[in-house]
Amino acid sequence: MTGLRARQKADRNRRILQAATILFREVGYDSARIEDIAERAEVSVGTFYNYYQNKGDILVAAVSMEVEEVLAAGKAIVDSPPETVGEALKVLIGQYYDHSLVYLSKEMWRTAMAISIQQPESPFSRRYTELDGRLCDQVSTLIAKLQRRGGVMPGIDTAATGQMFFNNLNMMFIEFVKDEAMTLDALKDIVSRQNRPLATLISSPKLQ
Amino acid sequence: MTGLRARQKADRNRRILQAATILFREVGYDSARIEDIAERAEVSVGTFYNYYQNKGDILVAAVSMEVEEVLAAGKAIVDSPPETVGEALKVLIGQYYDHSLVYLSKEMWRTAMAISIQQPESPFSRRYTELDGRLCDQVSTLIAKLQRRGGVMPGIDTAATGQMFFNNLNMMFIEFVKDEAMTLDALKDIVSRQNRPLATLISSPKLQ
DNA sequence: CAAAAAGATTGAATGAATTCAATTTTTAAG
DNA sequence: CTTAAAAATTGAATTCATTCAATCTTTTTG
Repeated sequence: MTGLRARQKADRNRRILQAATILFREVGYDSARIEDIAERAEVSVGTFYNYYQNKGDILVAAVSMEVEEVLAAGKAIVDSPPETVGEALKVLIGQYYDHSLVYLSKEMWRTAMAISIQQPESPFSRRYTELDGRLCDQVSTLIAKLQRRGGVMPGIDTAATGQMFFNNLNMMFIEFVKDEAMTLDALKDIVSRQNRPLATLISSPKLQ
Repeated sequence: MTGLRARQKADRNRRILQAATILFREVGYDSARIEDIAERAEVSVGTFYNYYQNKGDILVAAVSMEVEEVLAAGKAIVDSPPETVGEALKVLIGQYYDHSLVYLSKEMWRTAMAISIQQPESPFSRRYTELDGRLCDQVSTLIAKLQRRGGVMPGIDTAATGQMFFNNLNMMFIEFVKDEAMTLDALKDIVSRQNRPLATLISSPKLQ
């Protein structure tokens, strides 16, 4: 049975993370103050820094939790993918994109992505980068699985093509969150078109 | 002949931008203070804000100048590209990457890229994003030119494939500047491998 | 040429992230 | 059960980006 201190620590962490996530969503990252987060979590400002390296770190922590959910949802698709490369990518990427704005705003995404680039060594930036890598692996795994099923030509470097698909969808997601006016449907259309040449060319002829 | 005020304005701008660029390179973005930049440029702190929206804006301005040079260098390659897709991409992308660290550190790059994502509406973030678009166009133009010369199969969507190549090289550049240990050669090797499937598949058979 | 208008400069004040020394609380040891 | 050690909390102080009202300089107008 864990001690009192460990239970209190876990509870404070949960309260701080939840208070921050709610406040970031309500008023935006820039307007949310550490003092406000601390007050809502019923801790002192100094305590906040005992749990998170800085303000950006906690945003990236919140976003990382979201990415874990995206990964879980993606795994179900990779386990039972549609037959064709184009359709499989469309479903997986659609799932990634649909899930992204359920709990987080565009502003939260772009700030978290910016912080993970600017402060790559902070604790949750490392976590976020690791999750990004796992998302990338998931796309490569999808292509590899389709290749084993005969949907992708033998000899195709599935890691390389998976990385191409993933880097493109990630780059386009960055463009999406930078542009408040861009819709999810517009994003999906653009990415669908971008993916088509490679998706078509790596597909086995018999399945086209 | 421009007035005294216009000449003074241009001169101050140049001094401020140069002071900032030198200081960012010498001590790093975080350690460089607005007060220090202003002092070196022989202006007041308030004057700094008359020229740049904020601290991040001037870093992105400095980096944008660098991207303009990268574009100019790339144009020469697009005007007279190597014959094969793989070789042409290798030369163009190599030029982009080689040029990037001549005047700017990895820290400057990742901070500028982060700021352009986090504050997409600030003046020089808009400029930077526009230049990014032109770099992307340059890669698509290269593929289109090779297609006209018979090096790329007809019917291939050169805009889509150009965007795929560009988004991948950009995403991998972000990974590169996030990792202080990664070398330029390692980066080029990774990107070369990632590009190979698509580069090979879009190539006309006669030129392989 | 003088006065008014426009543009720009200035640097102290403001605000908020972050730090840190003092204090409190919990856990471990005797 | 008491004391020492370890861990954590606290909130005022510090730091620096940014703002803004006062002032200065240049340009325009009469």
